[in-house]
Amino acid sequence: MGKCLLKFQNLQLLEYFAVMPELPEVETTARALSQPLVGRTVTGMWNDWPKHLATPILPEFRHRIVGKRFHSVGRRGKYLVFHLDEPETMLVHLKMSGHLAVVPGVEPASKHVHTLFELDNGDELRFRDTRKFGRVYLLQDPQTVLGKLGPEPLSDTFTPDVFYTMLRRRKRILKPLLLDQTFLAGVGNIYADEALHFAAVRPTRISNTLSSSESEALHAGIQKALNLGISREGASIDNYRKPDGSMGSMQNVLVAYGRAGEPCNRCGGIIEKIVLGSRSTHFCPQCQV
DNA sequence: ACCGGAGCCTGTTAGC
DNA sequence: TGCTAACAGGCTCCGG
Repeated sequence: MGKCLLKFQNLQLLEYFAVMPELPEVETTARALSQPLVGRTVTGMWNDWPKHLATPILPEFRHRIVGKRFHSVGRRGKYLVFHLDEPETMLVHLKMSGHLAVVPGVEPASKHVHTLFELDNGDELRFRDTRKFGRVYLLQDPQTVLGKLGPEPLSDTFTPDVFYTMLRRRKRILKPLLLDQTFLAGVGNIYADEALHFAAVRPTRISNTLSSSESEALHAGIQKALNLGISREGASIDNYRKPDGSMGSMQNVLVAYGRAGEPCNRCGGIIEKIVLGSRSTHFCPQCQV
């Protein structure tokens, strides 16, 4: 306990954060950034890791974004979507370890902050990214990136019927298919395992072999897992934190992910961990059929 | 159409 | 105790 606390305080101090952001974590980030960002104007930009900038490169990025005002902060799949003054839209993908926060410019920055935007009130939007997988885009037509994504799993148009049709059109192993962002946007490794467990469907099943009732159960499971994740403000596994540094609580109610060897909360079977599509996959071999 | 593997990264942890 | 190697994982690219 003491060690745990010390470790946590250390993390807070050093701003050492890794993240596994999926839809709920990105949604939590978007909601937290909206208030401090909307209405602010960018006055400067700094970057020390060129690969962070997917497009364009720094001089042009800075030239186009300075003077632009934030109109809204949203999300599409796992992308954060910042609508700026016409015609610019900025996208940020946090990938594995990205973290965004708006903080007073006088606060010391972590060494893992590699991209930073100065705002007209003295605050800064800081992109901290330990593993440097994250990417930032400044686009006039965000559809060039977002257009490749599959449907939003929480939208009104993503109905059980639509999902059943999507599954029948493919012949792929379920788990990797759910992680395919062109198939469905926003589901990652944690929530895929949770959704499949809720639905009592085995992750190794082939997509076009699901019955309509199994498909319906999986549709419900996906929405249940994601909504739970949003209401609990994300899963703070490893070092994920909300923009203000506090923890989400989804990790406390996981039923499959990270529970290998522990009893299934539905049937008492032992949760198994396998590798599927080179991703760790957790499921109950007893009740997920 | 689908699958598997490499590569991008670095902090953490398992193993010797 | 101290070192190294494996691991984590979203996504893209490549070859089969």
